[in-house]
Amino acid sequence: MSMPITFSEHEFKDNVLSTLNAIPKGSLSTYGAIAKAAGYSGYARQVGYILKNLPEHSTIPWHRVINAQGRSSFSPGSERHAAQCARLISEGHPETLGKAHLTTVFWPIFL
DNA sequence: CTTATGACCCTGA
DNA sequence: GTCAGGGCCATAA
Repeated sequence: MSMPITFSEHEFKDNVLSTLNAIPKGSLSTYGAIAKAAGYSGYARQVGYILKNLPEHSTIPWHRVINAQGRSSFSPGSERHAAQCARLISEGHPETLGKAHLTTVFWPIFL
């Protein structure tokens, strides 16, 4: 039921960013889920590409996006990894996330 | 055109 | 639970 998606770079970026902005505080999502919710199933890597290139003063809640394994995609010990963990903790998440926790605060909702 | 790279994901061992 | 392999797809060189 799936076929190659045709879209403009601008449109893709717009939809992904608005989807990211919709993640409620206290919730978490994954790269693949964001891509799918924005209408681009299978484009997890491109969501990562967009997040990587966010402007310095962006208001996008990038820290609420983790990988499907329930962990930060940054290298443990790196500065960005620490920053993301700190933000998540300040929003009420446990230090050790993991898949189990992810399913309880996941966005969008499972069906 | 071909290769390499990456804030990914799924499956199986 | 962890780890490797293959699949994935846009960008950069």
